[in-house]
Amino acid sequence: MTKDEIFEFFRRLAEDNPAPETELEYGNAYQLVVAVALSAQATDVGVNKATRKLFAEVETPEQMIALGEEGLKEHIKTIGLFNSKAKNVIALSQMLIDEFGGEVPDTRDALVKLPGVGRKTANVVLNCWFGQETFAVDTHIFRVGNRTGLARGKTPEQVEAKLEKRVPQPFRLHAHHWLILHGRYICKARVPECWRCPVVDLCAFKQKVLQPPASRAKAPK
DNA sequence: ATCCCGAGGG
DNA sequence: CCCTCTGGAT
Repeated sequence: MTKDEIFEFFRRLAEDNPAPETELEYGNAYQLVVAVALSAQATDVGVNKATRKLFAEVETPEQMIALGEEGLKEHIKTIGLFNSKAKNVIALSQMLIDEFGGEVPDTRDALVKLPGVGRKTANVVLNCWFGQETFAVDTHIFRVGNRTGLARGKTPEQVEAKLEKRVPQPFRLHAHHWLILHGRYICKARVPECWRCPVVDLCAFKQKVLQPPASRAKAPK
């Protein structure tokens, strides 16, 4: 995509959704870190279902430690990878207490030291809570970047580096959300809904799906 | 059978 | 680089 096409790409996504937000539910920075750490290989809907009850009881790292690893597992059993996530969230909470005064740090270097927090999760926290112009490349953004030609790369880090270079102002702060929501609801993994895509004419994808698949609804016998 | 706002370990 | 962790939705 050319510079002008990239600008137009985001202009249209912004027009459809002027103030995009995370669909993860949280009440403070700590809960955001936990929610994002829980979201690996899980849907936001599934994570919210579990955290709704969890976050009513747990608002601080101290309260999470009090709940304990087994108690936490009961809350997140319906989410994938719950054993390792429970262990990480407890360890992460303890580290916040011991090394960060119970507060969520505002730098990527510090965030990545937390167990269960990698570059992607750190970028989400920096963007959503601290308002930094980071580009957290998750499965959706990786797919959308590569498909459209906006930002291609073999690894999420490569895609992130290209977004960092190419996404212009005034779109940098919300680019992360526009791309993720676009990937979740239109540029889907299995069948991208190109027939209703607002940027289809700017997209380089060779296998565009320009018509809705025929309905699978069975005809009455 | 495939995918979901990945990270850690080998 | 690869593998493993994992339930729920489609």
